[in-house]
Amino acid sequence: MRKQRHQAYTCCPLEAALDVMGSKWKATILFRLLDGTRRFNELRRLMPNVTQRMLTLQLRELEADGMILRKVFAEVPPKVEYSLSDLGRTLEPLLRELYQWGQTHIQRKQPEASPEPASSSIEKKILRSSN
Amino acid sequence: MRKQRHQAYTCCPLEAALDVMGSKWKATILFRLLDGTRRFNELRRLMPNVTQRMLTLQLRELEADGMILRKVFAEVPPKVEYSLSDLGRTLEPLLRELYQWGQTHIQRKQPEASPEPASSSIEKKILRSSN
DNA sequence: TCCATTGGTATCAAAAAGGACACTATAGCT
DNA sequence: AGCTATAGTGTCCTTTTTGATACCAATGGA
Repeated sequence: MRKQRHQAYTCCPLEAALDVMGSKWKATILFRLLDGTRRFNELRRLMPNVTQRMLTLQLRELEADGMILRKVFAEVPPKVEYSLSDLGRTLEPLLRELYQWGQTHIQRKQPEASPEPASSSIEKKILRSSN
Repeated sequence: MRKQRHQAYTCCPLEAALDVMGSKWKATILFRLLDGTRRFNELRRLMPNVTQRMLTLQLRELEADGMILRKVFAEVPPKVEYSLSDLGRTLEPLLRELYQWGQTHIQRKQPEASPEPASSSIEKKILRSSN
């Protein structure tokens, strides 16, 4: 997908749309940002399974595609705020429908004694601070 | 995505929905089937860039997820028809919106003398028969 | 002085996805 | 006898994605 896009042209509208928001992380990020501006680590806490690296990468791509805005504050410790761009905002109905569809049509598979994916200690530290 | 699903549970509706239709091939297959039943090689001709193997794999997953129906005719040469299931049909609005969004918001990047991805000779043979 | 915090990078390794290519059976046509 | 068409499968290999882990700077607080 990515590759296609950057390799010069996008043949199909479906592909184009999915390329921009059709992945787990991107859809989730955009969905979270529907509620408003978020800082980097806020997003991280909202998405416990994404690694810092992945989150960064996905945010960069979303920014490059013009879906989100990135505002850096010259402070210490650093502060960076992410928000939807106007273009990103146009995805709102689609994202909500997608969410709705998933909720309606997918029977929640119970974790049935699932062994908890086991995040690293660093991740755990971060997660603690989400109340 | 796939892995997540089959690893037991799906945490998030967005993820669940995307898992089922949020990939290049799956979305395209489903979109094509909106127009009606298609045979295997019809789909292939409609999607010149997918390999036979990929098409098979994606169709199998869609079937396993209950999004499409597969009807085998005991004939020679073989005949297999694919169509949307009732569940798959519920994706229609979503697919059309997705398509619409892509068409509206993504500026078509011109192939600008693109060197034609060069499909194998076998593929070319198949493609010839699409008028 | 040491630790925590923030928003990242860099590097290496593993896993998943995707593509190329060869091969199958059977009937009909030439 | 040889070719075509259909709907695949199997194997191997490459590309892409993802994950784990370590590291960074500067400041404030204990």
